Amino acid sequence: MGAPKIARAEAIKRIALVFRKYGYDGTTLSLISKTTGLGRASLYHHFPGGKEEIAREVFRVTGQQVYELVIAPLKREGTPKERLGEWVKGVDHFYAKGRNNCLLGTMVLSGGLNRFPDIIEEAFQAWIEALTHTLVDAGLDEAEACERARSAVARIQGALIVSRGLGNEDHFQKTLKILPDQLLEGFK
Amino acid sequence: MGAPKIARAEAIKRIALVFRKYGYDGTTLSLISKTTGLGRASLYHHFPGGKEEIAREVFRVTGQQVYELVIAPLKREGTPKERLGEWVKGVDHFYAKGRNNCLLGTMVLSGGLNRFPDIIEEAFQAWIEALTHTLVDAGLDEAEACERARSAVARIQGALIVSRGLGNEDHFQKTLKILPDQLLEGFK
DNA sequence: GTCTATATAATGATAGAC
DNA sequence: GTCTATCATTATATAGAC
Repeated sequence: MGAPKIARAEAIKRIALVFRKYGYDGTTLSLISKTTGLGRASLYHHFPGGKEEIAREVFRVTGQQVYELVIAPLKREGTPKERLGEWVKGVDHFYAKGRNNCLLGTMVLSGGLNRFPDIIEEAFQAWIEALTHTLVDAGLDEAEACERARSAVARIQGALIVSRGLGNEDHFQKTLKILPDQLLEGFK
Repeated sequence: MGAPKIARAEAIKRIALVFRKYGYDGTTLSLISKTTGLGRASLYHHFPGGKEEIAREVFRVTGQQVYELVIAPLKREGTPKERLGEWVKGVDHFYAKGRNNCLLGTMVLSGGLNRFPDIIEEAFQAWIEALTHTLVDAGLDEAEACERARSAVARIQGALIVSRGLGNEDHFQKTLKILPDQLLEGFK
């Protein structure tokens, strides 16, 4: 009795999508149970810390996904322009062409910021710093690169919200398309 | 027995700040009760429709505030540059220099989008259209004006999220400062 | 128009059988 | 490792006294 119903990694990936769609407060253990196929009680076997521990695991696994799709392309070989091109592809894929929310943005506005402020701040910083480094390689000075990097991250967050509010992802797509050129403007 | 404890308009304004801080799912009737000083039961006297009716009133009153502070300045007399200057002041005031969240953005990511999709979409559209009109007056063609307007609204949404995630409002302030020139770039 | 008291459902969480 | 059963708490909402 009691064969594993789902691999832990697969469970966390599914749960992550629930958090991104419904926010921290909106993600109930019942929803998590439904998504994973595990009974509410079984969830406490895998995650004794309950909802908070589940959320921390979601941050961890999502952070890995983001690293592979969004951070790593910025640190690979190639010109800054080439690296930003791969970065855009990773961003587009991670957000499913604008249909999926950002875990960070959603957490910020749905009850997660109070509980995980350090995790959220560090995740934003990691993304901004990787972008900044690429822009410095392109010839921008540190301050200007950092400012443009923050702006790019913010524009993606905002584009996701506006696209969601307007009911279509066109604005997200347009924003993503022009971002590399705008980031490198004057330094191409 | 039963003298009014708080004016309806004042109550709704306070409740609006609760929704903007805690999101739709995070705003409980207990929180609303605490903010207004009204018992939970009394809230159903003023708002028989419960939490959903309260949220609709919050949308309505906040929409009025936004109209006065953010939309109206775009429709007043003056050059486009002057109007955008007043617009920035209104935006800065409405978001309390970046310390207060946007009701729309927060609702989108905290459970409100499913319940009030039309209200949210129309509110975004109203803001975008007013900005678009000002940019058309500055000489931009309709399509480019609309695109820049959407981008400006998205950048404000994103700047609020990133500022909140990083724990300070500097990015919001910088974003707001450069927005008018960027909106009019090439048409000053 | 306020309040106390209550109804009902859902929440996060635990105990213990298998 | 899963499940059923249950717990205490909180949620939205209602009834009726004053």
